[in-house]
Amino acid sequence: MLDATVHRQLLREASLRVTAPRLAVLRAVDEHPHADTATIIAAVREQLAGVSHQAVYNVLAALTEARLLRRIQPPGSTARFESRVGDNHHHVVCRSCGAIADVDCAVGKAPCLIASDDHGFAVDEAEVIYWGLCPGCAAVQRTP
Amino acid sequence: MLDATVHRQLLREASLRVTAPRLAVLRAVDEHPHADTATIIAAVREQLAGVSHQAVYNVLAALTEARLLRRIQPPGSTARFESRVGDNHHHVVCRSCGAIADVDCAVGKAPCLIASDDHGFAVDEAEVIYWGLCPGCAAVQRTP
DNA sequence: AGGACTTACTTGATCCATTCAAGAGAAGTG
DNA sequence: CACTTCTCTTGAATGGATCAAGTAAGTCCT
Repeated sequence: MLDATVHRQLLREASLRVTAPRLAVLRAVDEHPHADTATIIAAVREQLAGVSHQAVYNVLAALTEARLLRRIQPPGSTARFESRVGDNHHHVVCRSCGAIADVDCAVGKAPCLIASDDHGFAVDEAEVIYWGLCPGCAAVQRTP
Repeated sequence: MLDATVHRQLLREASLRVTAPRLAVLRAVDEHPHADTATIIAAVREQLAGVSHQAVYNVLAALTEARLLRRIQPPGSTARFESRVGDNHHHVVCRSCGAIADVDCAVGKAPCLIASDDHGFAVDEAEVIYWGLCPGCAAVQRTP
């Protein structure tokens, strides 16, 4: 609610029409960082019943294209989205339950790492995924 | 062919039965680094016609579990596999055509990076994906 | 405000990588 | 060589994501 005007402004600045589904998606992703598509659809429908899943997919694609959202997809998981963009931060992912947390990038702007040999590729970003166990899953493994 | 005895030995050491489909998959992945599942299935069938796709999926899962193969899955792509394991190297991926190349890790053993704040996660690996354009796609973009 | 134009959403079907399930077949063991 | 267990084949099902066509809504301009 508080951010609705901010969200409108973000959409305008990206030359995107302001629609109820888009505002609902922006709010849902704000409130559920790193959520998968199914979770986002459910959260959107709590605000706005009857939104089609196709609309949510369209909106997520459009907002990702416009760099208002960032799409992350750890191997073995479905697509997830976050609204924190522009600071080139990274993620730590739990191998057991799939939980995701943000990790600040020490450099802050991409690419934060330089490849030892880039094979002639024009590299513009270095994405880092830290793999491990979240505190909860680590505790379960120690005392099974 | 040359490596068949090596492959047999690798399977034995992993307590896996030596079967024709498994040898064919190991060879196919050796010869097609970073190939997706469809490519691997085709390559396997060139050596051994009539292998079911299910068998290839089973073998890939078993060999990945046994750490004889490594599964990589850049967002937006289907699963890919490589036989280079154990040296914690990274990858550079072309945003345009999906081409993948290896990038040696300066450290060599995981985790090669330390998170600024790991949120209590027990991190055992830092996976790095360098994003950019391969030489071919970069050339096309400059002269469209 | 109202109309025209453009973009977005709904509905319903479809795709395709991957997985599930059950029975036939082959690898390893003594 | 026969037994046990794991692996492969066959065929179907799952589910995230996408495609297509028609309707609805946002934006611009007068």
